[in-house]
Amino acid sequence: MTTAPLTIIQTAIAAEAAAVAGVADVTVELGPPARPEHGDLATPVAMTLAKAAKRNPREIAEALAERLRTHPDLADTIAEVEVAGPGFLNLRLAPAWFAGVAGMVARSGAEFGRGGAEHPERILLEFVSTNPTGPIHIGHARGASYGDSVGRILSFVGHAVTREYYINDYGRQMELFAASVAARYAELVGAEPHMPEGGYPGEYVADIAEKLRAELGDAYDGRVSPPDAETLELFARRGGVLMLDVIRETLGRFRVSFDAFFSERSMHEAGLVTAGVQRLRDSGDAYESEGAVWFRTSGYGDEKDRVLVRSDGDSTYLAADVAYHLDKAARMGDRMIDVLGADHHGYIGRLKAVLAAGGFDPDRLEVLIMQLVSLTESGEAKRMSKRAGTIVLLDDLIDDIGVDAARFFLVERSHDTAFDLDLDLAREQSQENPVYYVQYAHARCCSILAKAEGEGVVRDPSAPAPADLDPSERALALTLAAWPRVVADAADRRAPHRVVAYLKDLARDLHAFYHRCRVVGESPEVQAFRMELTVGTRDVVRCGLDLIGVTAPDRM
RNA sequence: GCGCGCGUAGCUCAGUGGAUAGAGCGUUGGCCUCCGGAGCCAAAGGUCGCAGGUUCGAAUCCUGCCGCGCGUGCCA
Repeated sequence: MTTAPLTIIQTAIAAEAAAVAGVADVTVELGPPARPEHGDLATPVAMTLAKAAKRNPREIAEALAERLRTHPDLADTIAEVEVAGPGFLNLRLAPAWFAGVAGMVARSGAEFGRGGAEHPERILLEFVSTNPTGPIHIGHARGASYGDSVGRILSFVGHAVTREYYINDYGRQMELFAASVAARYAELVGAEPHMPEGGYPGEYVADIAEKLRAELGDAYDGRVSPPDAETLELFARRGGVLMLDVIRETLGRFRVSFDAFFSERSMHEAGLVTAGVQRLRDSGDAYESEGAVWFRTSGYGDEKDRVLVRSDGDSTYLAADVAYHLDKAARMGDRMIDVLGADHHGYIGRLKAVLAAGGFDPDRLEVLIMQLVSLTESGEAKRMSKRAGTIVLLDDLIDDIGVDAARFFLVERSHDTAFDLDLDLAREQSQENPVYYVQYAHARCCSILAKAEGEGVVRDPSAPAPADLDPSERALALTLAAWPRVVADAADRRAPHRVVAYLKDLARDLHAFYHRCRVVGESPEVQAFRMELTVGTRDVVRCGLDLIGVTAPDRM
């Protein structure tokens, strides 16, 4: 990995602060101050240490400032140190530092910030996991873009991530789906359709029926009105596969990828669900009562016990989740993450109970709950109902606003907050979408560099730093320098929206820089410095956009 | 009722102990002889739901209350 330019300063301050205050392990908060006249960087470390050192914060700050001014390793880095307010330390950095950052970022390119995880882990990441009874809709799309982005970010900072899709291809909903397909099949062959109560009304069901008919020939024409058990079984199995193909196609279009698909049905057929329940019974974590088998989740902090096998002998979805999570736990590496919808948050306790009962540390399961996305259109909440068929499909959203805008919007907000996506805004004002703002910064860099190439400008990363820097150059370089920390933080917090926020900041700095500073045609060292700044910005924007699955066009 | 999440600018939302709380959209006013105006600069707009507490310092942590969402099935 590349050493973050800020880390060097941070480490030096930490060492000096420890010496001044006589405290062992000092953590130093170091970041841009609220106001530009307070310099390039600021830290409240002296105030933090005041209590432990039992000294006046300003006194600590003064002593620390003096040591930093005379620090042999920081001579080319820190130009000025001042103590301000109740004990803030404000730093003004030297031109050489800015030149160093620009050169380093430009050299590292898309590798800048990679591998910054402090403790790399093997992580099993499960997301989307919708049952194959219908196409992906807007509700799934948030989890898809979020999970995929988290996966990309975790990998980027150095974790070994396996992405898995749990196919809920078994149970009541699949039976309903199979019966719905059979009804459409019947229509297709001119027989009386038997649409079940609560069946799936969507047109896509007819598409599946058509594909099935093409596969099966006329062998089942007489067996769908009403369908017999064997037909339903086949339709559930094959129909599920065909439906999953459709889902995978949409996900591919949405630039979401998986390493593995894990079928619930295959688990049932291999006897793993029964075995999982038995394992819990053997360990005393499950018991029989009122004709049903119960999982003693209350022993692990859940509010009540849950049924695994109903009194009619059918196993519940929880039984499958037990088997699946025991399977996952055995191969998870260091950690597993489940990305689930808001309506599943009641499961957290149950899933952790599964791990605990299986002898695993429940803290190694992290459940991330996606809050709802609602759509507004014409200033009103768009009512979506599965039954009424008014669900907005991901494919339709992509056709409407494009993959880039859809992915950008869906991860722009924190996953744990419900938000409104205004369709009119996304549609009519797509020209002023924040995604274009960021992409334009990339295109603008490319444009500058194309101009430079046309003028025969040769890059010179080792050119001396310009003596005077424009405020916009300082701001841009400081933002670039912060990237490794931002992306590592986004990974730790599973927070792709922090990458988005960063990209908007970086784009703003680039646009401001563009308007104040020409690159091509300036004096040699100014031109050389700004060339590196431009190259670095282009690469970091492209890298950041890629982490959320958004393209970075050279021209727009 | 209980559990979890959320109340921050007109709207959508950042900000998980630091200085005078930010961005986008919307509103108002400026800026194209230029490496692309999909841009820039400026202005207006706030009891950070309410009330206490913790401390040098609270939008942030704790307690209570109010409001919204979700959950609380031998449904998936």
